[in-house]
Amino acid sequence: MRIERLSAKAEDYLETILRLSETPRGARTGDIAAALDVQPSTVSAALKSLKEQGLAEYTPYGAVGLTPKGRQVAEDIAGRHVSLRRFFTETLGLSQEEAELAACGMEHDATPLVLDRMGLLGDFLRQNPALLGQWHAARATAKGERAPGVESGLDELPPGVRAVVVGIDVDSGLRKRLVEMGVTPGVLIAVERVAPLGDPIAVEVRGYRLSMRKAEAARIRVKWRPGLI
Amino acid sequence: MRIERLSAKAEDYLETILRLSETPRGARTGDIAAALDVQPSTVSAALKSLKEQGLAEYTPYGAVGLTPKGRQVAEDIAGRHVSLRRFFTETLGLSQEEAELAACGMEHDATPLVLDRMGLLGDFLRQNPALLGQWHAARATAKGERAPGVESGLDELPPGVRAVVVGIDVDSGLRKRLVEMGVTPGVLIAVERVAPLGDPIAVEVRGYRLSMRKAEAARIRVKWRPGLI
DNA sequence: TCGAAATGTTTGAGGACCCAAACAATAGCA
DNA sequence: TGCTATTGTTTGGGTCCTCAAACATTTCGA
Repeated sequence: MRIERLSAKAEDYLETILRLSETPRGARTGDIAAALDVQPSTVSAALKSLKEQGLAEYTPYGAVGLTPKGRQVAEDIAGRHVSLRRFFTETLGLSQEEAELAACGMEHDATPLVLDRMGLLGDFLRQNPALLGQWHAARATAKGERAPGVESGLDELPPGVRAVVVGIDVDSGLRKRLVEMGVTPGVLIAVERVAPLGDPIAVEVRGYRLSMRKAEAARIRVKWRPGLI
Repeated sequence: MRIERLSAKAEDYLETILRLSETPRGARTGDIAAALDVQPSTVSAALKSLKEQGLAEYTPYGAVGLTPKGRQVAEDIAGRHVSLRRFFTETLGLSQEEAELAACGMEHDATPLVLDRMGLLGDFLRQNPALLGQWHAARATAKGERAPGVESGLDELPPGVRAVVVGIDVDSGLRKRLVEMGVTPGVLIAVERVAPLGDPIAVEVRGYRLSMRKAEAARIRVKWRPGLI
């Protein structure tokens, strides 16, 4: 529907405004500037321009918001962003930071068809846990970074891959809770989902679903190899 | 090694110069302009700037070339471009046009790690033909575009996927050659590789490897379903 | 309530692109 | 060897994005 494509910068502003306007603080000039790593004066100019294009609502010194049209564009971009990041982390097994970095730039040019197929490929792999494990094992061994069979923290485990708990380095509190949930050496555990910012992490163990911080997950030592189901 | 990242535009100019300088005509201002869809005057300015940055060799009205530094950048970008396009066509099963469109924009922001993992994932799938067939079947049925079991031209078959020849609509010439090669209804056939521009297509049948034009491949009607090995 | 302090805007200026039109050089033909 | 057609460059102007510095407003503590 959008005849004239917006510039990547304009898309960045809209996406940032959308994200910030969901916080209690709202979208403020200074926060937008900090998020995009530009000066506040640049944001003022950008807001004026977005307003003229009918994309943002804005009164000087006042609140910044999006028009329905602006919100539509912003949600589209934000959607591409999460699709890419999800593919990079969950399917390609990259770190949150690396995924964020690449997604940030590629979101402006990824076509709907590309995003769609990436999603389908991820679903295809996840739908078969043994296959997913094989793939992650293959890519991990390819670069010799963290070969399967080697111990790591639960936080480093790709989502959907099952691993065996080998130990827990937690002093107290969490340890007790985990033991009550049945997280003891020998049981199978999997990361279900990692929040967009890498924290918290949704974990599945013995049919329980629990949520924990990344730092806590790092204390749970696991070992995995392909074919673990 | 490159401290200051070049702009996407500068990268586009370098990539185009590299590509054109491999043709007998060489890289000429007008051709660069046509390739990038800008006016020749814009190219003149760009060349002057690239020269100042030590990336291009250029004398007014003379030949355009790349310095070692410029060539290095251009080859890097060209490499990202083909990596992405290959992933989009061979792994995601997109058309050459769609892949080209997306690769063109995304090449500037795809990180080495992302490209590397995409390549590994493609290799992982291709290494098991049955798995590759399952994936392509899954994605084709997901959108109901070309469900497995349905007849199509050999040109539409994703590389690596085996299919059964059901017929050949060729008048003469090629038909005879194909029959001699053993391409008759009932035999298994696969596309091995598609050239970057979609033509020609390398085909594998009964251990033979043959090359044909896309238009010719379209005349070979095939039917495929997951699990065909 | 009445100033700082924090925050936001304007202004002026520059870089990176782009174009159209005027101008210059080259190539190829007579 | 000229002369024209093609090709390439310069010039002048515009947009978008950016900044620093000067200015305005709002917020908040005393």
